Amino acid sequence: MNRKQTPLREQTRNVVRSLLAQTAVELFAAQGYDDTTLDEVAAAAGVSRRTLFNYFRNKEDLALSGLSEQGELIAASLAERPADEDPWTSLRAAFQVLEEIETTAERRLELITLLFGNETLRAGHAEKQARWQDLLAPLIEPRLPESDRRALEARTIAAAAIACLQAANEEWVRLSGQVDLFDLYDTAVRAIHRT
Amino acid sequence: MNRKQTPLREQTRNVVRSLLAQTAVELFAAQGYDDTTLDEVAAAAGVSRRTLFNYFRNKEDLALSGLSEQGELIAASLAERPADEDPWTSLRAAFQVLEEIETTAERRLELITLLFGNETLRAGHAEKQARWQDLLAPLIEPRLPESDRRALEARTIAAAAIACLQAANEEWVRLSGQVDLFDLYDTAVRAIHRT
DNA sequence: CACAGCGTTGCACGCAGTGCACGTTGCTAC
DNA sequence: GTAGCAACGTGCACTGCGTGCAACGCTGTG
Repeated sequence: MNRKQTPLREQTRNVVRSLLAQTAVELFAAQGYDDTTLDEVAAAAGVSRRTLFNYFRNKEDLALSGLSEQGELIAASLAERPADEDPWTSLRAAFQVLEEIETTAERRLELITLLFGNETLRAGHAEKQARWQDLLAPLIEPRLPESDRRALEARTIAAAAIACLQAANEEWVRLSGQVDLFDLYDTAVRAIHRT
Repeated sequence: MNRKQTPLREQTRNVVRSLLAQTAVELFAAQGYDDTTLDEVAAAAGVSRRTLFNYFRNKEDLALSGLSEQGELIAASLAERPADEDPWTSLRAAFQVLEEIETTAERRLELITLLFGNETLRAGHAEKQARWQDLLAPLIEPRLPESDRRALEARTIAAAAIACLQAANEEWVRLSGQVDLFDLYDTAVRAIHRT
C-alpha cells in the first residue's frame, strides 16, 4: 500500500522545492536575475541543473513560485467570508492573509525590488496576478445581485481589487515600507469605489 | 545636411517593421507561437534571422509590437480631453481610439486568440498594459482634487480603467465579438464605480 | 538476493538572443 | 564622377534556457 507514502514524498518534495527557490532568490537578489545562470543556482543548491527542472517549469518559476500559493491563500480566505458580506469588505479581509504570511519587511522589499527590476519577472508577476482573478471571481459572483452580466461584474471587481492591491504595493515600495500597506490600499479603493 | 534623410530612413524602417510583424503574426496564428521558429519567420519575410533582431528586441515583441503603440495612442487621446472633464469620462473617450484603429473584427479575434493562447504572450500583454498606467496616470493626476496621495489615486484610477477594458475585452472574445465592446466596458465600470 | 519503482543525473539537441566583423548600399561632399 | 562615410544586412560563433532520453543509484519488497 502506498496510502501513506505519497504524502511523505510530496512533503519532502515541497521542502526541497522551497529550499531551491530560497537559494535561487538569494542569488538573484545578490547578483541580478539575468546575470545568474541556472548552473550557478544548481551548484549553490547542491543539485544538478537538470534537477531544477524537475521542481520548476523554468527559471522564472524559481523566482515567482511564491506568488501562485499566495493566490490560493487569498482564495481560501475569501471562501470563508460570510456569504452576505459586501464583496469589497470580503476582499480586503482576504488580502490580509498576505500580511500574516510574509516574513520581515526587509525580505519583502528585497523580493519585490528584485521582481520590479526585471521586465521578464514583472511580466510573470502581472500574469500570475491576472490568474488570481480566475480564483477570486467565482467566489465573488454568487455574492452579487441578479444580473445577466454577473460573471463580467465579478471578474471586474476581482480585477479592480487586485489592481488596488498592486497600486498600493508599488506605492509601499516607493515609500520603502514606511507606511501601512492597507492604509494605502484603502486610499486606492476609495479613489475608484465611492460607497 | 541630413535634415531630410533621417525621416526617410525612419519611415522605411517603420514600414519594414510593420511588414515583419505582420508576417510573423500570420505564421504564429497559423501554426502556433511556440511551434514557429525565428528562422521560419525570417525565411517567410525574406530576411535573415539576425535582421529580425535589428527591428525587434525579441520574439515576443514580434507578436506584441502593436500594443505599445496603442498605449501611446490612448495617452495622446487622453491628453486632448478637456481638463475639467471627469477622469472616467475622459478615459472612456480615450479608449475609443482603439476602435478606430483596429482592423476587422476577425483580425482582432485572430490576434487576441493567439495572444490569450500562450502564457508568455499573456504575460507580455499584461506587462504592456501595466506600462499603460505609466502613460495615463500623469495625465489623470492634475484632474483630481487636492490630496496628499493624488499620485496613488491617479495610478489606481488608470489601473482600474484598464482592468475594466481588459475584462470587457475578455468577455468580448468569449462572446466571439457578437456584442459591442463598450457596452461591456460600461457594465464593467458600473460594477466598481458607483457614480 | 533479485527485483521494481522512483528520483537524480549526464548527454545531446534545438532554439532564443548577443557580440563582432565583414560586405553592400546609398547618400554626401569635393 | 569619384572617394568616402554611415547605416544597414548578414554570417558566424558563442552563451544560456529548456527538453527528451537513457543510465545510474537508492530504497523498500517478496
